[in-house]
Amino acid sequence: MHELKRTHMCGQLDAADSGARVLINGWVQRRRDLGGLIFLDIRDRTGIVQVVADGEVSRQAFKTAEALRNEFVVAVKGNVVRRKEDAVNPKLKTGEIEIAAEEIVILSKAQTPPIYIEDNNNITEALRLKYRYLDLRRPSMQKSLTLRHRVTMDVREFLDQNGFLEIETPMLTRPTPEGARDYLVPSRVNPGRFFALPQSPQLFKQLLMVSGMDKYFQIARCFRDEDLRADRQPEFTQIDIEMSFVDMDDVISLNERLMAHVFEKNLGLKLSIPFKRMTYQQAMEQYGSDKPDTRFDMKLVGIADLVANSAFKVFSDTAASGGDIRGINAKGCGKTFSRREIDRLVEYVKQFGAKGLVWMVVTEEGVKSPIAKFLTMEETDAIIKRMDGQAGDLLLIVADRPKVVYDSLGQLRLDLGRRLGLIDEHAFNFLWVTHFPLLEYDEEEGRYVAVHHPFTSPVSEDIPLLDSQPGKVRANAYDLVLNGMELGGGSIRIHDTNLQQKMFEVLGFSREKAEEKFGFLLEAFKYGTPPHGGIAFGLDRLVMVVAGRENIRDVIAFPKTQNAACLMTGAPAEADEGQLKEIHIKLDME
RNA sequence: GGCCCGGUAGUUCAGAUGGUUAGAAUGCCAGCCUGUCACGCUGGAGGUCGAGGGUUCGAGUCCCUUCCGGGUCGCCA
Repeated sequence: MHELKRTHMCGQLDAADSGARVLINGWVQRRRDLGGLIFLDIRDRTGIVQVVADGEVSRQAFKTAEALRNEFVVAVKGNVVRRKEDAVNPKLKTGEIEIAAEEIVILSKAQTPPIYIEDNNNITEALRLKYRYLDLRRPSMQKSLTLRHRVTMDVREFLDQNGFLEIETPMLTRPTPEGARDYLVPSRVNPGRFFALPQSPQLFKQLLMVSGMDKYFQIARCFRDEDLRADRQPEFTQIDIEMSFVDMDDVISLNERLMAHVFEKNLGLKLSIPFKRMTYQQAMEQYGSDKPDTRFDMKLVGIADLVANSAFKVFSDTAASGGDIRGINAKGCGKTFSRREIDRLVEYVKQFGAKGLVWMVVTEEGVKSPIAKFLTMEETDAIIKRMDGQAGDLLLIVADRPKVVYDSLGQLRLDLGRRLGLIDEHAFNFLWVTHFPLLEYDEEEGRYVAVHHPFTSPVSEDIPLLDSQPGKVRANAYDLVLNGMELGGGSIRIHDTNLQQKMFEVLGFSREKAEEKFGFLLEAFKYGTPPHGGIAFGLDRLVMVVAGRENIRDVIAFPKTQNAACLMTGAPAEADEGQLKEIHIKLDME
């Protein structure tokens, strides 16, 4: 076996190597048997190179080549020869040369694999996940994971150079009362007690600031037992950052430079910094979303003031009851959309709670609309003017509670943007969304809950509102949005024990409950806490964007299905009765 | 928890209106072939139509239940 040490990687051979004696290792991608001559494509991580086995050159190599099948693992010894001009394969990086085999050794045989190893093989997701180790042999998946490695290394390098320490925090932590569902882990030595896997290292990184670590980061695995999406996995990786003695601008500027570093290194792109900023209020009013996709326009336009006294009851009633009335202008769609397509838009917004969608087609002669007869000429003209309506445009209006107006129009805007091809797929539109509300009222819980988390600091001039109008208090919180996707979010934290106590009060935690759940944090804050803040990025989402992938599973080596299961290992699985007994757990299944 | 799409050879798919022995491509196996590179040619094997139940003389096709995969709303401090 010592004679089989490889000298080169498959994909790295080229014309400059011609004449060299080489030994390569790899998998058989394909075998082309011409009878007295056999061609082999041998693949490794770096690419593919052609091997030719000719019985007149080496009887052994030829005989072995006859027995080879796809995905056999082989060692090939031979000479690199330049191909004749008409035999060059321009599709292959190594296409100018081939290896004339002198000796071929089968290192491992392979059954016919259930999936053929190539890109664009269009295999169903379930099979890919069951045979993930085969799926990962595909060049595009190897590229994804390589890129993920590069991005991770670049993040580490950048943060290290900027004085950050990478510090690990526990995986076995205390269950949290608020937020996403925890994955629970029973403790055998503490019967009846449970750890939770971390949803984020939030509390620990704040305690590291109390410890004087000053600048911390971690490439941290996080866990949330919630339903999955194309960009959401139950376990995922965050780039977690926390800094002392900083304000929002410091955190933002550091992270802009971090993003610029990553994009330049991996895409050769010079991002223009600083990124644009927008307040939460602006984002909601203009885009109907706290993560606006600013790659196209079609902004939401408020028209409540124009129709407050309209004869159209839906408008006047909504305005009177404190609701909002907004519209978007689908440019040119008045001409191109059939009545049926418009009806479909009306159905579309209903899933977001809208009771209806008013449409108006602007024409040279005026407007066509089911509600045209309820509007005065002045009202119609004012709406068209405000919404910049030209002949042929389709105006789409929702009147409802603000949340419903934002949700339905925001989603409709995205849907139209995609369908009308308004989105520049090559653009990278970064955007900071700032001044999120600190609290929002939860109907189910019957109390205010933290929008971000309970350690987020309020904007100082809003602190007096904490008692009187909690919903109006803005937070020192910021999200980084890229092309309509939330890449990361963070905040300046509360570093004052009294303010933190106050926050728990507003959230409806009794002093006892706050003490029980977060006593260690409140205690720690008593011993000298620096002002601090930070951010956490979804590494998976970042790599997704850099790799140009649409699904988070494509940048994770061993992802889970939508049911949070692993098709390869069969996890989660039932536990052995003995295991359950040891941790004092009895199942009560319905 | 809701809504939508899908499940048929190893794989990707086609199978109006229920009706002969369920097809194609590709892969696989065998034979032939010395310049192929999605090699070519000839032949062959290969099916629990996701599972269970029902309607029917007859179900891949219709109905019910259920499992699995994907998308999405709710959810995701």
